[in-house]
Amino acid sequence: MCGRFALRTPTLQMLEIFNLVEMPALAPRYNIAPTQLVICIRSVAEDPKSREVVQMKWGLIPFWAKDIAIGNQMINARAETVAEKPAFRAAFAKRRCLIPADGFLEWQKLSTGKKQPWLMEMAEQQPFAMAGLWEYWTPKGDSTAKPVVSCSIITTSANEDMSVLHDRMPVILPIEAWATWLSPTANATQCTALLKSLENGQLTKTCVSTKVNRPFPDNAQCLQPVDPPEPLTKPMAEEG
DNA sequence: CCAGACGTTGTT
DNA sequence: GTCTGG
DNA sequence: CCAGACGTTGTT
DNA sequence: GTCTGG
Repeated sequence: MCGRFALRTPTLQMLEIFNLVEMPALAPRYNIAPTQLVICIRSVAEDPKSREVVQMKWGLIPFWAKDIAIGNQMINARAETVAEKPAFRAAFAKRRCLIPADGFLEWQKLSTGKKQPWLMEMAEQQPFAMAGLWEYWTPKGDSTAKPVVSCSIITTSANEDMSVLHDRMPVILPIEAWATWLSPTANATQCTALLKSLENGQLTKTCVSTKVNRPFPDNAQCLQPVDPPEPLTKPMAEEG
């Protein structure tokens, strides 16, 4: 799954990789947590072939939600059901986005009960694009309020690289898939076909400081490599 | 008809 | 907004 | 995802 | 144990 990630890539490199005209200069992020603002890339409404960067609240608030806090539980959407679930289907049909990252975190449960974070990265810390959805929400009865724009990260079954840590992982879209995913006119079949787990052999795992366990602070020390306190072993299969 | 849910993960 | 359950 | 709170009344 | 907030 994906409940925490990092984006440290400099702005200039982001512009090139994601083919963006402009984006706000952003400080490197080492510890991006749910409910915070995250960077999303979406197609421009008036010109769907071009892309824009928008900051959105992580945790998709369905447009019909009565309470903004519902978004706190919508940080991920399952690829298997995203097209049908009431909370996500409208966004899946029309409001898809890329959520760039250059690392995401998964926690290993130690025999002591403590939680050991591992940082998953691509070769040379290259940034990648997670498949996302976005939505806008306005508190009911308050027409003066600005809509809240929020997003969710789609998950799928874990590949072999990930399976020692979890049975789910974020959908990472290869560059060839970006245009289709962002196209507001792509159909559901095309989009669903893109929601696969990443090919094995691309993700590295680095054991990092437990400083990243707390949603605050957000600094380089959070991702400082450390020696693994216990080896990573595949969890035993459930007994039958 | 109205009321109430609408989600994922992990753990048991 | 839309579906499910009562 | 993890961490931290989890409550009310009355008084300042 | 379970919910809320970041």
